Amino acid sequence: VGKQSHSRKMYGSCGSCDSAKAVFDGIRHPTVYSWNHLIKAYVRNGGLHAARQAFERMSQRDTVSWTLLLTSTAKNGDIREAHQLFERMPEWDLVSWTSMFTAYAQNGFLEEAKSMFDGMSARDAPCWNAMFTAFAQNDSLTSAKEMFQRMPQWNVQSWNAIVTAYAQAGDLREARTLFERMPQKNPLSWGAMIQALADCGELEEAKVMLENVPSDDVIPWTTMVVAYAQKGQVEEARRLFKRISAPDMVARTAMVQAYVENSRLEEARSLFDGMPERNGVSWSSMIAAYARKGDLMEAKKLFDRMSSPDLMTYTTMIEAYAQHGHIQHSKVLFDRMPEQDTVSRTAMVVCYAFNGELEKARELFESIPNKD
RNA sequence: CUGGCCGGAGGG
Repeated sequence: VGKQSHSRKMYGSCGSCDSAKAVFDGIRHPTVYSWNHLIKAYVRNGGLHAARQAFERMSQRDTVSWTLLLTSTAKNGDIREAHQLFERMPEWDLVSWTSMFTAYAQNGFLEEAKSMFDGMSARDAPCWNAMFTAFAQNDSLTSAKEMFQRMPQWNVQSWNAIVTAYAQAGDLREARTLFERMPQKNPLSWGAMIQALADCGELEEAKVMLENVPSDDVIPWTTMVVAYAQKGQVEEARRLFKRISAPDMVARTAMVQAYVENSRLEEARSLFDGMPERNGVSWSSMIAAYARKGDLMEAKKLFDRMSSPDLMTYTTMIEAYAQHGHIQHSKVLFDRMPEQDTVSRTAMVVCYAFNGELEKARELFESIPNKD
């Protein structure tokens, strides 16, 4: 058992499910605690399915196990399954309630979220934060502000969240004021403020702050790379990117995008090729880049190299064919998709319509379950 | 730092 505590860090933090599992298998008497670590390792590496299997194999589960699975299921968009997990769990606590109503809010069910929140007998700062952030993200800055003022105690996250809420509503002045008045700051506070400035077009001020932040967090750097790229200032984006000591997948993908948006395909591609890890976002950015240029061959070559393209990458490729009049190819891919969503179906409807196949377009349209 | 709240990249 002493082995466990030595190995504990290994489970999730070294980025590999397999090694986490290897360590795990070496434990003679896994505890709930170590099982939860394993589940978390799977979740972190996108293996929700594996996480679910591990969950089912556990001899006993605690509230943490249930909540962990609930949250990751919800983040994967499966709110029904998340709700079932919530119903099935034997014990509820403040965290599991907060997780559940947050899941509702993030999946567009603000009413349900609010009614759960209202029904709670005890609430802590994260709970209040989750609720007012949900309002802010649904364009109800007023409600968010009221809740922020009403909540009995704040943590750093509360302040970060309210700063972001004001900035997203376009009130940079108030965001700045709140930022200055924050009782404490953490690296995310700076990140949030830099993002706020960038969103409101204050790139120079954002950059000054970036240069003076007491942390070398990659996220604000990525924010600025994106911001400059969007203004067409690729060179500045590239300079900032080069200064990131340990660019992660998101930062690299953002830089690939930056090159793409500014018609520098070769550089995008060579950065892409050198990436140690890629995800659907990286691939689809690169694929879309070739598609836009009209190089469907290269786009498809990349697409075929993916082990299991996600929804969005499929849709990107379908769109690519459609825009060049190859509806048949679009259709083949569409039918081959493991699952379709409203966006992909709508894209296909548009394909048919543009191709003059109005009956097919209509038929598909009628079959879409949730038209938004 | 075993689970919930805050800042960064892709599709109609």
